[in-house]
Amino acid sequence: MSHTINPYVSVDCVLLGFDDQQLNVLVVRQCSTGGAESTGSFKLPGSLIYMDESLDEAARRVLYELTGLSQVPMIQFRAFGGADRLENPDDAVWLKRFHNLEHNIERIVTIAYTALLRINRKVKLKEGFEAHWVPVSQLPKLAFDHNELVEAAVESVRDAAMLDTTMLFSLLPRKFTATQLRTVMETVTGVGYDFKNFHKKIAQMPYVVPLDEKEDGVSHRAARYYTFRRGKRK
Amino acid sequence: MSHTINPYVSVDCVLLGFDDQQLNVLVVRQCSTGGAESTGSFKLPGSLIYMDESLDEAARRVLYELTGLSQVPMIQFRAFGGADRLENPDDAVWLKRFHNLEHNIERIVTIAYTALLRINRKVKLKEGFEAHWVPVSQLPKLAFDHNELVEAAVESVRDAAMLDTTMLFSLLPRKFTATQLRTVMETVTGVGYDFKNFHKKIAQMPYVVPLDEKEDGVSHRAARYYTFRRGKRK
DNA sequence: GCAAAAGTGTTAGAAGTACACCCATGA
DNA sequence: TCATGGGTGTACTTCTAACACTTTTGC
Repeated sequence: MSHTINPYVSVDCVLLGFDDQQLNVLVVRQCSTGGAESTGSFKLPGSLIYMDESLDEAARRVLYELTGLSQVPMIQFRAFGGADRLENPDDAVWLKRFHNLEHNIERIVTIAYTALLRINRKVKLKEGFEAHWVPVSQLPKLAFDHNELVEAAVESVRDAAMLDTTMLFSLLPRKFTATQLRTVMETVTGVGYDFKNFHKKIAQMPYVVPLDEKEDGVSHRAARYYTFRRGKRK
Repeated sequence: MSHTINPYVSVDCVLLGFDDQQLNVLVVRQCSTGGAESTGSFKLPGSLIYMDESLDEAARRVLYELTGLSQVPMIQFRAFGGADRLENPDDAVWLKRFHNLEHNIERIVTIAYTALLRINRKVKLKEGFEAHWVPVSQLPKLAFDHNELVEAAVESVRDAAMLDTTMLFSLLPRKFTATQLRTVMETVTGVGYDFKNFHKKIAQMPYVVPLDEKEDGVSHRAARYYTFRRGKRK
């Protein structure tokens, strides 16, 4: 990498997934040089930007380098620029080491992105990194102001989903049941849908198409699978 | 001002107003040193940030220094960080002069804010600046990527207004008629309301209270005035 | 009186809510 | 056959949409 680093601006990614129960965030921790033990606090995946890349490119790079995923739409939702974001000395030290910088960094503005992923997606993690899906309701204290970022990301996704629910399908597997869809919507938007009327709702969504397949191996009536077909008149 | 300037990050403000017909943006142009003639292209009001202020503080500072207004809520809606934002040499030169910098700037990420103002508000403009309200539909080519910022701001306000219309009242005078309110809503959100059903809608908004006052000096039946009372249940 | 915009009431249809019952499956 | 969650139909309520006529005011 011969890119020049911009020591004032970073991007951070709030990667959200859904485990059939609740929203989860992907947090990472750099393994110690030895390789066995991980140290330090968890963080959101992120990076300083290069001088010759756009913010969107930097966000895509972070996602790609960490997970190998490249075609995921990422949404920039807010910039965080408090003058005190590096007040914890550990965080400043980490930044300097991670990017092999010569000078101390006194101030960083970060541009926060979010992306919605299928949690069971096979992701090949960057070497030397420990990554976990953690329920947003049980987040430990993260580095920098990253807890605040997660909170803002969830809120932003919620607002966006109110205007257009179609983005939520990227949280679900390709085949999903009505209940799974309902749970996702309720969890993200916070509004409760009547279980019994939900099928009518689905029937009115041209982009949700019923399959002939059904669940298997459940100890009750098998649920029908649906799938999401984009372009079927939004 | 003994503040140190951060030469990589700026804020820009898309100040929107409504003139009973359409949305307008406040654009500025620095007067030439002589004072009489203005030169160069129009820009959005903005500034590099100081090392010891937050992004929100910088945005408030820009608004205050330009207009003297201080209690206006400003909403950060997007960061713009293309690597080519300074490709026009004039823009780079302007930046350097405006901030009395010694070195050339190669790259700037800007955090864009928007605020909704009453257009007829008395604003005392910063000296040495020429400022105009220009309809968003008739914007000239602005410096940097500022045309893009305006477009994104309008879209962002539109989305926000879909979820919560109360923000739109800051575009209206303290006393307004039903038609004025309807025009604002229709212009910003793009949805058309039936003129005849609109009064029912208003009656259901607890925060819109009818006054006993009416229009004066119009050559048709005088319209009733309403006012906005925040806190009357959302 | 005329033009121009404000204001009001009714009704049909669509969308949303509540609820009671039947169905399929594994244990 | 029982427990568990999936699925459907129907009646009721609430929201939305379409529409025509009367009122006030300046000229």
